[in-house]
Amino acid sequence: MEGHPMDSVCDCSQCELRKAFFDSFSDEDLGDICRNKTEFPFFRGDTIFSEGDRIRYFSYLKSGLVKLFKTDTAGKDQIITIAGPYDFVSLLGVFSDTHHSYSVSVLEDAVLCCIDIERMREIALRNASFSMNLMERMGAVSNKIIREGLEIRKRNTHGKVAYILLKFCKDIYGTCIFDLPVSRREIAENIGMTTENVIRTLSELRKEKVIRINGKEIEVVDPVALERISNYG
Amino acid sequence: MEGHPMDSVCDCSQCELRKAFFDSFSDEDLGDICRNKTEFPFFRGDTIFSEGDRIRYFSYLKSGLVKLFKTDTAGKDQIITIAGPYDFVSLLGVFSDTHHSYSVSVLEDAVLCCIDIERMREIALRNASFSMNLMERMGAVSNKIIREGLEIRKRNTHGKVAYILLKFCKDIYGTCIFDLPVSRREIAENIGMTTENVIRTLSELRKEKVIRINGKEIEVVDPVALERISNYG
DNA sequence: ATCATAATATGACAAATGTCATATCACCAA
DNA sequence: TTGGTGATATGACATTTGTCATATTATGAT
Repeated sequence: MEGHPMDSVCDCSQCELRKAFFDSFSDEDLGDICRNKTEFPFFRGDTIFSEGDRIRYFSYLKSGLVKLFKTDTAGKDQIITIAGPYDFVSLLGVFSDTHHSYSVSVLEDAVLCCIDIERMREIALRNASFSMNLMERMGAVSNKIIREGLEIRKRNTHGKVAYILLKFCKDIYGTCIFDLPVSRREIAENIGMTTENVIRTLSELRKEKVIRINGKEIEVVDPVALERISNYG
Repeated sequence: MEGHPMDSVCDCSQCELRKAFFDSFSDEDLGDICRNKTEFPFFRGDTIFSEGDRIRYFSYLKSGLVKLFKTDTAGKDQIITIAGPYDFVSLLGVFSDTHHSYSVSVLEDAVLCCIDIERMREIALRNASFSMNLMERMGAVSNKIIREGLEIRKRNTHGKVAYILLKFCKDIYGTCIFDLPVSRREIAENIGMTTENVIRTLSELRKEKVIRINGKEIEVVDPVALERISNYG
């Protein structure tokens, strides 16, 4: 963990994520968490933690965009998923594992809310409804990753690229024009194809006038066609 | 749910799975669960539940082998994972979703231990350590599915087939000779390739004397070579 | 500014994979 | 038994995808 605590941290009672995560908290527990949490700002390119690091915090993303990834013995990265606000950075192993099984680094400047893992465990162990709440929320994140993996697995290269472009449009930015937060190589690492074929497929989509490309800027000109390509290759 | 309750059900205090799942139970809760669980026997080919069915039970596999899968609009199946004893059949959505998002059917005769979902929720809501225990156990199953998906995604066809054969060897049967519980088509549905290429790859592995094939029976003659193919294509 | 490095882009080619056709075999139901 | 259906198997071929080479552009460090 490289960041430094922020000077101004939010009052948890106002936290927009409170309802999502901590609705089942008593005022006592909320105060306890609030006094003992730390908000860390991170910047594009920062590593939040690396595969193999000891797990110290339970953490979730308040803002920004990160990638979760694994690095193989040959040094090649494989991106598990790209996560945004409301997503946990701590996945399900957080209470059972002692060390992280994946790395997280920052794609867009981010603020991470971190709670000491032991304190979190204590609270979860005496507040069953919070524990259930947590299980549901973390389950949703895990299920999203599983579903995404299945969607990617069943598509050919065109479908894969279309699928991830639509994810940026619909899930991440909510608009048809956006700056890609990742390189073509990272897209390749995410969907399991080569960098060259990602570039080639993007070029083809451009030639077919489905998208417009200007460096990192992508505009989805024909979302219907892109959906069709995503669904039928 | 098509099965019929079994005549003889195990006394939960003796359940070999008790330690794994219900270690945090008080005797009271254990008795409660024990009286209210139902064990269902299922047979090869049975459907345990289908995508879209209402979730009625929290359930886990005591014995046997099942496949979890989704069916797309064209009627094509995609296998999420093959699960054995100690695996949950209920994945993480079980407490937050109302309907199943995948189907489960039986590959090898199985016994399912089912607990009414509402009763399970009640107990989890008043027993935080059970709730945590459950989160850890379900998290482990989800993580396994995610990991498996990543391993499959990064391999070419030879690597994929080698990977799944090694899964049968090491994880499922613990022996180098086994009867495949699935068809070539189901392998294809699991690892995202065509049936023909699964058959072809198996034939090639046979010609290279890495495996021996006799119908459904597979013998891994050269596990080291198979590992190499799994890791390096 | 300048250099080095990485990212983007494209072509040519090889290799892998999917599609289609066909054949045999196993198995189940009538 | 017979007939039908699905599973396994293989070849031929087309298409897709990966690999390698090369060029240009962007980016960051000094």
